[in-house]
Amino acid sequence: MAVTLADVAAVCRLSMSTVSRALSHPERVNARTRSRVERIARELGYVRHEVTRSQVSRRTAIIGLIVPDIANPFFSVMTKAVQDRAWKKGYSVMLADTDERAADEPDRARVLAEQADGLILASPRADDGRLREIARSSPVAFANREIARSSPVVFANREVDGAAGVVIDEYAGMNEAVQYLVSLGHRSICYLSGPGRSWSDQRRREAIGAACRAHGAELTELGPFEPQIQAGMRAADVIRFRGATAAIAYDDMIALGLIARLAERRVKVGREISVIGIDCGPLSEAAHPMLTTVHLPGAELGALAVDLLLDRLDPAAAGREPPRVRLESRLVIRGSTGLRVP
Amino acid sequence: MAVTLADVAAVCRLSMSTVSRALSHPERVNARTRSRVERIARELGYVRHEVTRSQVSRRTAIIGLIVPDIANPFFSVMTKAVQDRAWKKGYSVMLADTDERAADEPDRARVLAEQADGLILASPRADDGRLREIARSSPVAFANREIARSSPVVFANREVDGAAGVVIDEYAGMNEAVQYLVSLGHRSICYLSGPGRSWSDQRRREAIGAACRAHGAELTELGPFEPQIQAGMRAADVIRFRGATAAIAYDDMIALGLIARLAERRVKVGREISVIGIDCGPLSEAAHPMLTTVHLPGAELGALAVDLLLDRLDPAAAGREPPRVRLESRLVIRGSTGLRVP
DNA sequence: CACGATGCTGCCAACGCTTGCAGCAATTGT
DNA sequence: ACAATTGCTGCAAGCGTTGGCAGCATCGTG
Repeated sequence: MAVTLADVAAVCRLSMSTVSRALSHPERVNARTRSRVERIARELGYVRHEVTRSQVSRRTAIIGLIVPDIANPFFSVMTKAVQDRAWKKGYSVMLADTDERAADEPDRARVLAEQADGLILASPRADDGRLREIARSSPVAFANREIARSSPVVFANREVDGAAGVVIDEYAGMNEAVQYLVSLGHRSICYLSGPGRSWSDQRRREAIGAACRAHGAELTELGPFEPQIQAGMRAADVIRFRGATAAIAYDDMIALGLIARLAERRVKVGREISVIGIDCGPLSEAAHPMLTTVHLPGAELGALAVDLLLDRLDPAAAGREPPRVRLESRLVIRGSTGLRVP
Repeated sequence: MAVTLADVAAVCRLSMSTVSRALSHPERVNARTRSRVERIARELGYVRHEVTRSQVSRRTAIIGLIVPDIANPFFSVMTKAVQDRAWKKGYSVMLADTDERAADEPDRARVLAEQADGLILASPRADDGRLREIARSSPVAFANREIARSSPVVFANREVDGAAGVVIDEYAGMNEAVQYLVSLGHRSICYLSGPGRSWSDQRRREAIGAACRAHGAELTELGPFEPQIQAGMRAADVIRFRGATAAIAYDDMIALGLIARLAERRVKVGREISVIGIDCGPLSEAAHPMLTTVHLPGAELGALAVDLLLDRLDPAAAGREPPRVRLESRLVIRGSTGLRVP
């Protein structure tokens, strides 16, 4: 057995209450008592049993984060930011990776919710109905009492009716990208789409479609592709028969695979064909030529999701409207795009 | 307030013990009772309060994972494996990212240990002394009782005396790499070293040194470099004045930055200079030419660390010697290496 | 028919800490 | 000098589950 509060109290010849207060609300006990308690606690090697504390106080200081694939740089960058912000605010992060299986999300959410004070769902793949269910988890009534044990949920990179969330507005970035391509002379653009279950893919597709119509470019679509380098390579083999002179990929992974394979085929990226990716962290610089990309503020997304969640955790937030925040994206021009050669 | 066991018991007209057993040890109650309890619990929307359960049972079913940088693909791949294995065994993962700050490791370990049943420290940067301290956390004695509240620790990618761990034996892989370069005619090899605090860097350096002596190649060292693409780019500017015809980088990030910058400088990688990386996940294929790399089984490392940890969690493991496991590395030959041109 | 075995269920203490309330002394104001 | 206030500490009731022990039918066996 470990040293408990009772042990410390016994040695101090004080009641447990006082010891507990000395350790948790130092301002509520005499300064001398406090330092004596602190010293003895230290000498005995007392460490508070956090689990018990959580049980009594109804909070674990844990936030749960669910991502589709932590190995995807976009999510690992975001996770890093979540973790960092949470740590600074005194919270720990429990991580769940669904490996892109939408069906697992409710399960994972349920399990995390049992121990976390709140949940962040990043780019969830499940449908709106299921997500809404997760968001207001089991509001059953019983014996005239409201049922509470529901963890607040914040969605990142996904809009769900009536739920709190942070999203990245990709519209502007995509529009910039298309406009830039058109200004370079490209008239036929190919979108390499991401997994159908991705809400972002829908948005990107819409945004590109609208931009192409606005700027008078023709749009073709290829896909869906998994957000992985291998998939991008496969895309390279298909794209050349489409007559497009420029491609926008669902994400940098696909774009990277694409230009690697094109380079292998001796196609000069940035000259014979222009490629634009969509940001997943610092990877866009790994290629040669370096990837022109629509930068997504993944780190800010994560940090903000934490802020929103902690805000909701405050009981004062109970009544308030779930907050929605929108971040901006922007085009970063590098070497993988260039003037259309006739 | 939420529905508690007591509520369910009241509706069932049974004692809490019976309800508890019906839900947790179904075989210990009458089949009819059990299904009645299950039905009513479901109807009332009862969900067991895991925190209380943990408090009583002394286990949280959480394992803590500490990594230096989750945005580094090596760790995100490993984390994914840890998470996956843990989930399959009924555990959740709490993640801490120290952002390469060795000094933070003890703090993070302490906090995680308060809520986790055990800890995995991946490539910790702190020194052996501190790590040993973490591993046997505070064995103070008091009033004739042993102090237990110490979470078992497993180290991944680091050997610590007397502690359990999984490491990757990079010796063979590095030797293969050097041997291969020599067989291609290279006699002067440059090692781009990683951060000095990295234990792996020491091992890799030693391994390469030994291999160079064994195969009669001359070794120069450049560095230290942070494991990031940017750092690799900087390396490119330095390496060309060193007369080496081949380089081995501390990791793929550095290698990727290196060859991207070299390509920019119109140096033909794989012909004028050969580059070998050390695996961080699937990135080695992102470059053109694709990176020859020493493959490190990061996913296996993670899964195995979980297995070891869960093993140690079994009280039967109390006496046993802390297990040590060693995984193999191997060279994967791709396009970034080639015959030396005179 | 009696007796032990067996199968279920209930009682109750325990887990370690927090916190509202009350008690008590010292301090302050009048 | 007395009441009111202030500052500190102790008491005890929880928090929601679990599990050892005991009680009580029911069953099978000699």
